[in-house]
Amino acid sequence: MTPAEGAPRVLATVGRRARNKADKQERIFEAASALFTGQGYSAVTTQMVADRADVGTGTLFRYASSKAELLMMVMNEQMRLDTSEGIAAAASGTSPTEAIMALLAPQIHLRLAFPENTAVYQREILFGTERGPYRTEALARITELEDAIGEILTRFAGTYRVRHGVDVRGAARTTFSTLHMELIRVGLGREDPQTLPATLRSHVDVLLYGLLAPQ
Amino acid sequence: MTPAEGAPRVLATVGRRARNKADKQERIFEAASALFTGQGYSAVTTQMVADRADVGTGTLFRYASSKAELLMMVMNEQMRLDTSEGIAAAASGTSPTEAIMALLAPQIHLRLAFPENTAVYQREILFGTERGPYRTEALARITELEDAIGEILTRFAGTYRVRHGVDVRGAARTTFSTLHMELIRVGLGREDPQTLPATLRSHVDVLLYGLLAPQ
DNA sequence: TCGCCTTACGGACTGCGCTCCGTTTCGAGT
DNA sequence: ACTCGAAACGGAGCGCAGTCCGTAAGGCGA
Repeated sequence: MTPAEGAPRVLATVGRRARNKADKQERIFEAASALFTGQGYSAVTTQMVADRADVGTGTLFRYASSKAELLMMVMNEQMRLDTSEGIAAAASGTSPTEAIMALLAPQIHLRLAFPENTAVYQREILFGTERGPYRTEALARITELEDAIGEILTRFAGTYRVRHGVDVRGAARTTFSTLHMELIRVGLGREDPQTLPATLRSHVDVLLYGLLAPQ
Repeated sequence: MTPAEGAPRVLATVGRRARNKADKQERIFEAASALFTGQGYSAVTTQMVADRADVGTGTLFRYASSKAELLMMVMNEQMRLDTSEGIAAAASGTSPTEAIMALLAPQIHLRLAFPENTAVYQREILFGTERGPYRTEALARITELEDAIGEILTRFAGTYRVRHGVDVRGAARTTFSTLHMELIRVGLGREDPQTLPATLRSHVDVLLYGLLAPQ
């Protein structure tokens, strides 16, 4: 086939191979997304994903190195949205507690809709050992959130004066750990989702009081 | 065999069946303990445990409903010791921070010796779904520790006055969540074990300051 | 246009946790 | 001592995640 026959040059420069890969990547994402959200992580087998994406199992594991990575691929998409939304909302918070709650609120909402998948997501973030790209991205998102908490604390440091000898970065981690643990508790039915925002707020409140002595 | 032949009556009243069960139980415990501590959770297969305990795999799963339960069976033993040791030590703490550190210190030491097993233990405590007896016991130990933290806080409430509107039970949970997360970080090599006690102490310090305003 | 080399593919296969069910062992009642 | 029902046993077998390797397809130089 020559260029004169009207093949779009833009696509042609990419090459058939790359397009095939992108196609498969997209099919796999769609399949994993639909199945996980429709039936939940444990009810989905990698075979089902491969079949729906119309690829072999060998191929599937070339695009995601494990079933957990497959889930992360899907969840990261939402996490990305939630994170940027939260960071934007936090900018207009008028107190440290409000700002941090605004930051974390988006993380809560949609997570409660898919408790099982969220639990697995958290579990893999905490305990996963593989170095796949999707887990790496998830960890990056979390660091991003911790940094955002750190910035909020710094922003209010003038008004509230950070206590002497307190490590801001460590405090940010503690704050986030608390969200983690609370989400886990909810995800496993050990706590009522209704009370989660209030609980979290009170935890954040205590933490911040210990960190930023009000003038 | 008649009683006149000298069969110990005490054992005889138990019955062969019960004795066989107790024997197997002990063999399985020994096998699991030796293999897990010797090679680490992931390198051990249930088949290996069954072989070493000289029972069939079917039998093995009648004594522990999953591989994870098998690990918990072993780890609970140590957890039991650590917990009671910590509670005893906490009684003589002279400040809330000291008392809580004394309470949690035993949890740290031996855990660091077996990072992989500890990580799995924590993972199962947080995310396990089964209702087996060993997981139940692990959860009970944790509740025990949280309660102990709550008691420490209450004990010092007179000296330090608990801030108005603060939930002591919730604060105890936050404290413990922090230990959890720090142990996880260490277990996965994300934090230097050397710094763990100091890090934990500073976290506890911030938390307590937010909770107990000094007079 | 042809041939070669690299990269991608996919399904048979493996290893593992766990279950199912036919067999064995125990003990109570006679 | 014998019988019969119940409880414990154990290994063949299953489902699933993940791998291996022979096959197919795409790019590229001539």
